[in-house]
Amino acid sequence: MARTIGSNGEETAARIRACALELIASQGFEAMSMRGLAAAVGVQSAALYHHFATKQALLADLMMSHMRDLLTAWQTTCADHMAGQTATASDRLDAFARFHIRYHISRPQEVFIAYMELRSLSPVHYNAVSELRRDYENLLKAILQDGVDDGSFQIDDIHVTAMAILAMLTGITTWYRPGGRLSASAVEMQYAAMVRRMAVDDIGESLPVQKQAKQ
Amino acid sequence: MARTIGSNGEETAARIRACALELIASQGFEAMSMRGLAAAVGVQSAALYHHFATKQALLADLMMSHMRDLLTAWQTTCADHMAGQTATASDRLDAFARFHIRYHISRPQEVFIAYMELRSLSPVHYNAVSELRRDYENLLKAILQDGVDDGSFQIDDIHVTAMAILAMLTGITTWYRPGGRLSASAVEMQYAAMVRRMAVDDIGESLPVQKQAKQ
DNA sequence: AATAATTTAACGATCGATCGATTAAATAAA
DNA sequence: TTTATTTAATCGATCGATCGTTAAATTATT
Repeated sequence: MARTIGSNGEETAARIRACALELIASQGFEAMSMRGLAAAVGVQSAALYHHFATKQALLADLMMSHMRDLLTAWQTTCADHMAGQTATASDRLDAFARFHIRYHISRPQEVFIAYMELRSLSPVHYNAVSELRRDYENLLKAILQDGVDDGSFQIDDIHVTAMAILAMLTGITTWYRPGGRLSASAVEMQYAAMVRRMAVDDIGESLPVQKQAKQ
Repeated sequence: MARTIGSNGEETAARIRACALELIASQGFEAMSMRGLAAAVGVQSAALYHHFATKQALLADLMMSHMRDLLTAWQTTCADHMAGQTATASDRLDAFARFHIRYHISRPQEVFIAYMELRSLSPVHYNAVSELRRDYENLLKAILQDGVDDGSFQIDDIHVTAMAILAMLTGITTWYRPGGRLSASAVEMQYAAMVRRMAVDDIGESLPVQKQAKQ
């Protein structure tokens, strides 16, 4: 047998990607063998090389796709939520946090791999992925900077705060499981509130009168 | 040659641990070969098996040691800082955050491995490490709970907040490098401040007079 | 007939682990 | 003080298994 009825190249490639996501997320990239992947897909290991040149190319494809999808999804969210109007820094931070949480919760495997398997990438692929990652981090930093500039955020260091927020939010994937004690929307709400607390000092924000009266 | 002059078993085992930490942290456990480790140590690969039964046992040893050291270090810090006296929840949270940051910054490799290679552990070792990790998490949860009970903390969910704090703090190791733009103490200060913000709502804490006057 | 997709079979390399031999140091016996 | 014995540690060599990858043959689709 060579070509199974009702299957084509794109479909097989998609199945390879899906199975690779599952295996890499659970075992790690190095621990996943091409034979094991082929078995999960339901083909011989040699067939994998018709769709991906090397194991490394497969990982790079998965990670680059994820980063591009992430950036595209944020652009789409931006276009949808605040078409035309210019939102406040606080609203944009809230939107970013909620987007990040939702995206991470809905695609735990891709996210997990993107953060765990950076070291398994060759230098060339590592740089390519890092660039997209930096683009994403800069989206958050720009929001934080705007909030600092207009006085709505009280932040010591933009970079530190951005790293802290991203680590906090991305860490959700290490414990959150669908069907658990907390719903996804409940998690989203709580984390979004914590992110807001990290950027906004409520003294100057919600009690401006009392603060002025104090002086 | 059998036993090199001036060396003994414990010293070699310590060198194996040190080199393994370095290699696993940079390449990952699966990517590290026993031959590569032996070459780094300066012995033959067979010699490794005199000190550690299997590659898996070596990883388990490193991770269990790290978790035990972490718990011991916190106990020591507690005993030193607040001997006899009962500190407030806010002070204890601050102490915990600063301790966690300092410990993570000073031992980046151990920490990185402890959080990244959990999936490389066999079920038995995984459960053992997870238990110690849960003990550590519970230390933070107890502090948060105390703060909630006495009204000094405004927290929605203890578990969520604890996970968020730990992910945020542990994430420091992904970007902090000694000799960089920020000193370790500067990082410690900023993160400690963010942790405080996550637990304490400054409205009710620092402006009690104004709050009462408002009603 | 041409092309795309997959198979079978196998390559060289490397993996974790083990074997028996060898040697240094510690201990006991003479 | 010398000799014999034991224990700990390391070595060189190698085991069978598995790794990523490839070549050539085969089958299905267009």
